[in-house]
Amino acid sequence: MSKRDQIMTAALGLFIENGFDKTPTSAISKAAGVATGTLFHHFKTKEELIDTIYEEIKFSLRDMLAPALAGQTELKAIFHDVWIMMLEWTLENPEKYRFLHQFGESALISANTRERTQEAFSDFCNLVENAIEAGTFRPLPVDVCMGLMSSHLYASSNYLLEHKELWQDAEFRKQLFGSYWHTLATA
Amino acid sequence: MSKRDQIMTAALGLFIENGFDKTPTSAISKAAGVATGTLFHHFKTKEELIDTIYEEIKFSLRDMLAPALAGQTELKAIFHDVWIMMLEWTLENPEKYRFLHQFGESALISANTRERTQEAFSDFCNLVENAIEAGTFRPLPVDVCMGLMSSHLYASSNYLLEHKELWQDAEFRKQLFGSYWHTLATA
Amino acid sequence: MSKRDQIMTAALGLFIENGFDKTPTSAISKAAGVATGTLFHHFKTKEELIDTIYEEIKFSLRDMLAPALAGQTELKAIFHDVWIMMLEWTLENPEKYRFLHQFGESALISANTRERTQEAFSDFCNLVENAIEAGTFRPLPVDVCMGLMSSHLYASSNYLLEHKELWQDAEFRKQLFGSYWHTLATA
Amino acid sequence: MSKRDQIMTAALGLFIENGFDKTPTSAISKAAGVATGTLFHHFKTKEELIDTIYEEIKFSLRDMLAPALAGQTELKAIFHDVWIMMLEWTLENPEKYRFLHQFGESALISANTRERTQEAFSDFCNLVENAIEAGTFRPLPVDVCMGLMSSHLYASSNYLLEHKELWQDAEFRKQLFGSYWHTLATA
DNA sequence: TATGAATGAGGCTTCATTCAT
DNA sequence: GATGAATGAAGCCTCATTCAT
Repeated sequence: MSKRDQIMTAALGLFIENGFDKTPTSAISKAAGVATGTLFHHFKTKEELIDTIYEEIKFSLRDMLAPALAGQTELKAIFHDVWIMMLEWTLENPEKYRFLHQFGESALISANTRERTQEAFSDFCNLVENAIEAGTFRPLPVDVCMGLMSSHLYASSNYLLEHKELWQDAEFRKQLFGSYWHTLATA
Repeated sequence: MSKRDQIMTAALGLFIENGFDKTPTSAISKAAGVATGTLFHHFKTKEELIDTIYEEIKFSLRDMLAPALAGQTELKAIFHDVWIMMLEWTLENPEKYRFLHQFGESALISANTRERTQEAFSDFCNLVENAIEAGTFRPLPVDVCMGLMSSHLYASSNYLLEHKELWQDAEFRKQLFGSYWHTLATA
Repeated sequence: MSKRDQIMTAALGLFIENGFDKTPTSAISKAAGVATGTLFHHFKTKEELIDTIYEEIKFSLRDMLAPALAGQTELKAIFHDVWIMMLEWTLENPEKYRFLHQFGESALISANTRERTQEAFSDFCNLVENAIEAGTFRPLPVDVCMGLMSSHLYASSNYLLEHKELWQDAEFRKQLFGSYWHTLATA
Repeated sequence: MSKRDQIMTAALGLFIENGFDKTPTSAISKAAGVATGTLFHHFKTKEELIDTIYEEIKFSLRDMLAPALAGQTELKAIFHDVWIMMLEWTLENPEKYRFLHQFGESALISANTRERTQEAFSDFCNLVENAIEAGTFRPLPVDVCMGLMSSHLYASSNYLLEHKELWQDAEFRKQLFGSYWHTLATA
């Protein structure tokens, strides 16, 4: 792993554990096993560091979901697949998930970066738009739907991370997806 | 308004705008129109200040909801009332809402305070528990249900704060409550 | 002496001895016998500190010269008086003199401050202007004359500070003033 | 131009614009179009770099003046020639001139280098010494005379660099040299 | 000779908190 | 209770310099 990656990994862990402002850059370099200056050789500022972490996670998420969005035709099947992938990704990358949860809406991520990464999810957004027009989803603004879906995922993820065994429980999964789907679906 | 209240009001505004760590106590005193030392007469530390603000907001929320929880008998009616009250409170107290949203889950609120304020919502929690047992709500753990409800409210609030006029739209409200209700309801 | 003055005095000494950039603020506070923070309580930045020192010296110089400029009528007498006062001030305030010499033209003094202090010497500038128009001084631009006079004073001061005893030598003083005067005078 | 020369040229420009301490070696390498390490192949330290620049300028000045000092016999003619050469050199090499002005007396130039370059002007110094003994110049210490002459040149140069067109004005030149000459001459 | 990633000491400044008035 | 000057620990970042390639 390159020193740059060591820094990003260490920072990710410390940020979610202590928060951005409570994590000195000195602690990051130390945890990464590099010198103070090295951090600033790779990232101009502490803000650029967190921005870069955010960007990388968002893009890796997008890349993971891409096949599911492209492959299927039946709407509910797509949503089910995406839903599964998201929650499994959370269970496998709890730190990255927590990072998005904690910093995704904070002012620490620059507007610029946020915009650039938002585009990455336009495919999914279009899907929702179509579902609304087709009458499959409730007649609500797309933004509301997107918000409701992601907040549902957040709540589910939070719970699952503390009860990982439940993910093996087929009935639990069925009920949880049912809740997810009926939050928006008309039938 | 007492100096103590001036400080709390100023702090609330600055905290949600800049974040806790990016808000110097000096800025709070200045915005409140008091001297640096005065803040520390009323609150031993900066943490005690944010804790106190949190507590006050939480309790005011509880007091507001109490009559609705006590009065009615029909479940869906209670949930509708509570849902309405919560969103109207958000629209009338956007700063307080944002404060809860930003700091409610952060490590800045002491475990102690969080516990004490949690109890305040045990009535509502019991209601949900009964709904599950009665089969009105999906057979999911109570904690999951509570999480899904509050995250639904968060998403709705966020959207409404940027589109206040929609609250007057009866159809929108109906659809949004429908979404809220069917997130958990079995029918 | 107030802590503020202690800081200014200590800074003056260190700045001329080591230069601005080679003088850590920590060294200033230490020499002044105050805490690090105290320096920044009185001066927002290190630059504001040097600016303030510059301003104070310039204004004290102006105040010292004011009577000489106001009192006399005969031109050469005024110039002689001012010349004497300047050199005696230098001998009595060698640190302040060196400060002006070293930082007067440096980029460390803000344009703003430089302007504000320049006005302080407009009286003397007018005197020179009149002398040129009257034919007492060579027909050169005022700015050139001012520059030549002050550079003459600088050279003289530098030498005198290393040979203080010569100031008591009447013949030396006569010759040096002669040089000063004939740099600009036509006769 | 060799990389070594590129570095020296870039450094000269940046030093006079921003000052020595405000010019990172990284900025120099960048402006010179070379890598960080390259600078330190040619100059052991940043100080050695500025020292070398100083030395080169001083020696080029000496070489330029040498013929004028050697050729003539009449004193005033020599001084006039030297005076002309100095100011024309300034007009043609404003950056080098500013460099000498800014760093010539600063502590950045090592005592060693300063001594070595001083010797270069001993010829001129002797000339002044003779003029004093001959009664052509005022009976002042040689050092004072040297100081007055060079400060006169500084003041003149500073002005000329901002009013280059005046150098074509014969009357202006006559008056300015008159001032220069009568600063020291007895008649 | 040339490169540029890596180093780590050190500088400026911020800020929660104290305390004498 | 109220004030605000004073404190000093700690944070972010800069930068001259080294060294493996």
